[in-house]
Amino acid sequence: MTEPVHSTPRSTPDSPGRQPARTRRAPLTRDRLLAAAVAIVDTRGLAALTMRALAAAVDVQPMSLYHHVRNKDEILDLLVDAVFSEIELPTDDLSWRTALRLRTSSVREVLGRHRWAIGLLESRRNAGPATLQHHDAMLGIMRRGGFTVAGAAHAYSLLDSYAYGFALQEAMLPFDGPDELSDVAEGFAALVTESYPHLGEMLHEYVMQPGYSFGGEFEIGLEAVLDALERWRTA
Amino acid sequence: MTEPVHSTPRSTPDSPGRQPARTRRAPLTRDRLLAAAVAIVDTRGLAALTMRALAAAVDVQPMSLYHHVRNKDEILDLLVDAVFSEIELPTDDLSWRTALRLRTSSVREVLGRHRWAIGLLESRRNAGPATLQHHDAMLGIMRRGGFTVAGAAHAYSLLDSYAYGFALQEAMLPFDGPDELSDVAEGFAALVTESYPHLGEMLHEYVMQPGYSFGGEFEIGLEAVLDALERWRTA
DNA sequence: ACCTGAACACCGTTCAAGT
DNA sequence: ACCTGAACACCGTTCAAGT
Repeated sequence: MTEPVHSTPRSTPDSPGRQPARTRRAPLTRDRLLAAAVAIVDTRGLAALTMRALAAAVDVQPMSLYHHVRNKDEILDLLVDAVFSEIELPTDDLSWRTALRLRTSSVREVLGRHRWAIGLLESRRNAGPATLQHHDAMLGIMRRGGFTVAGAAHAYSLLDSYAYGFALQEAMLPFDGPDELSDVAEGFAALVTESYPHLGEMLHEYVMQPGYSFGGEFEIGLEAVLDALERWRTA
Repeated sequence: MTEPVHSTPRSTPDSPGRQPARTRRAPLTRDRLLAAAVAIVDTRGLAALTMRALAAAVDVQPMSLYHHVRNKDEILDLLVDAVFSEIELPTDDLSWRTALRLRTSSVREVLGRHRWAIGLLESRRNAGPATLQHHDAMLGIMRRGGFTVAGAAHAYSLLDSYAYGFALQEAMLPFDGPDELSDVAEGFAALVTESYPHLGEMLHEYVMQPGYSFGGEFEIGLEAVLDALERWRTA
């Protein structure tokens, strides 16, 4: 189909000055779509991200979205890539250990900021450019830090297993923050100590002690993992 | 297409007064519901688990399900608890290291057998009895193995982060098994080596070598993690 | 006690059409 | 080139009713 050549003048599509009150919408772009999707999902959760809700957020009819995106799955791919683009990549002047510590903490922080992200990872198989760029930079840090190729593979697998798994465990916690912890724990404690003695011990002697938060475990485990990586370096 | 009006003497179709040929259904139970749900999700994926599909699988109308289960969310909780019940818990006579190695391998194996499970964990906050029992037994193994209470907390957090994170990474792989790997990698290789040199190196010098499989990384990382746990034991 | 039909307020997506 | 309305084939769940 070719564009019909009709005689209406290109200028003044709607007579200027007599525009309707509604300001002319900025044309929809993938970036604006992605930003709106992130906003929805950060504030209202992954379940709230429907094509209809997203369309409303960018002030358009649902079907218009399909002009910028193949389908909903592609939006989810874009979301995951956006998350990877937020992870901070350390500068080259740092030691491998400092660099890996910084970026792994950044992974956890970003996954904490976008709590929907960890649940999305499992179903994504199309790595975006930010994701590939991220992995490449990480491998560079390791290779320069003296890891062999195979060693870097082992190290990266272990380090990311730790980062993702920790984020998953944080998402699984039956409370949202340290403040709610005691409520849950106390309602739990009686039942637990009876049927599950070791869980009860952990609860009373550790978890319910003042100052505890599961988040504190992250750095402890991370240092242990970083120690373990040493074995895969040659230099 | 209409019902065939059969005159076969096989059975009196629906003649009143006589019992219909259809054998009387076993009454629906939670266990039968759960088994049917696992079957659906194992064979057709999490998205195929709808209340309507589940109802059809147990030969009942959708609304009947709500007599045995509060809502779909409760079914998902049951699924996760069923997964935990499949994880093998080692006997008491083993060393802590052997015991933790066995059960962590079992976690990975079970999560591999039910590939939908890792994606479900993130959204579950109601631990079931099998889950609590599992955690209690694990803490018991550690305490008997000489871990302090705080040490057991550190160790369990690290060990499960590793197990879950590894399963998540396996689920994220852009191919389903080692056989498909080369197809993906080859289509990928040209693009990758150009824009992502370290990724390219990893691909050519390690991943695409004969005999590679990502799954092989599991044991390597697991031994490194088990080594790291030593620091939290007193005895 | 257990099961059901009809209905409600949603989904993602196709298709054909409008400018 | 970009947007739209109507429609289709689905969802989970409520309600009132059947045995």
